[in-house]
Amino acid sequence: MPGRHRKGQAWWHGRFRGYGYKITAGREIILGILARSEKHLSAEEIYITAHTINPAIGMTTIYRTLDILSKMRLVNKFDFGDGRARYELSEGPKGIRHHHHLVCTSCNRVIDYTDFVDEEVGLLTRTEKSLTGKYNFKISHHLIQFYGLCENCHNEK
Amino acid sequence: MPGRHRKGQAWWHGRFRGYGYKITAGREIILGILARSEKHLSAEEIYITAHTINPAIGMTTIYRTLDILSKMRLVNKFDFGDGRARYELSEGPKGIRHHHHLVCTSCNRVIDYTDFVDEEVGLLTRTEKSLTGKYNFKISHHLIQFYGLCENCHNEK
DNA sequence: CTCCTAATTGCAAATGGTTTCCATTTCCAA
DNA sequence: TTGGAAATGGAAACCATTTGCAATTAGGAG
Repeated sequence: MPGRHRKGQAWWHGRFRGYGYKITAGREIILGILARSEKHLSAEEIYITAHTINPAIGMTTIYRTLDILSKMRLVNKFDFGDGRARYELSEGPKGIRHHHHLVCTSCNRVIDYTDFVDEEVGLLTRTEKSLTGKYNFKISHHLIQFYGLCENCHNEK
Repeated sequence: MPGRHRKGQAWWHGRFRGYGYKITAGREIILGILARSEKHLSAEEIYITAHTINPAIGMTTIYRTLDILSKMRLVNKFDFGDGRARYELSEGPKGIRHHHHLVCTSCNRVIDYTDFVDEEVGLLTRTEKSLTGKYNFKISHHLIQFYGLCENCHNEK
């Protein structure tokens, strides 16, 4: 039964308690949506889906929940340049495949890629270690993104 | 005379003409501000400085100019998470040192670093080549950023 | 199981960075 | 020098996100 631990407890309940956050219906729904979808949802998209599940959920809750999820590093927040933030589960019970993004600067399409990610992460880990010592900076995560024109946008001009 | 070519032509004039953009007083001033400053200016900061040089310049021009500069890849636009975009010259006549950023998720302070950048760029170049072929994506630039807590923020809790 | 209280929530209003409208001014090729 | 496209400024519009506040709820204490 992927996504759950024994006793029907969602895998993230413990983490919530650790942070002192309460487990509410709204938060369950939002996490569920993020877990089910595989990519890059905007707050509004999450709101729309959540709303069909439970019309009582307001936009404010979406934003506030996404905020604490980011703080907990359960969710990654991205800026792909289209004026709205995008959210993606950063991990899960069975482990989400670590990936990076290719962002089209013309149509804002985003492609996930995993090629070379291991190499990239290896190098970043070494860099991290070095920077942590040098700047006394406690690094929690990183971001790698490539920008350019996707096939469509490149052709149509 | 760094920053200029013969005849007093700023180094970026040719590039402007290539794109069909006109060279105006406002644009000269904005480029000048970016070239003089070494880091991460917001549109408002640029506006304030530009305004002291020539009070006729409006905010709109700042945004529009930064936009075409980004399109020309003369300027890099960053999101450090404080709700406003930051701009930085991406290159110059004498070559700006390529660097990446360490972003404090608590106070939004940004530290430039150049450690390992050569290695990073080497790997990224290989990755780029591979991704370009695989996804038919014409890559123009990349972004690497580390997030975490800076010395101050880490200590004060 | 019931209570109590701090945490959470929804709604509406406020925010604030960025974009758009449009009439006027400016650049620059011919 | 001149015509017309490009650029500009000020004000209004946009719109994703945040905030104020009163009502609701989760969940530990008893």
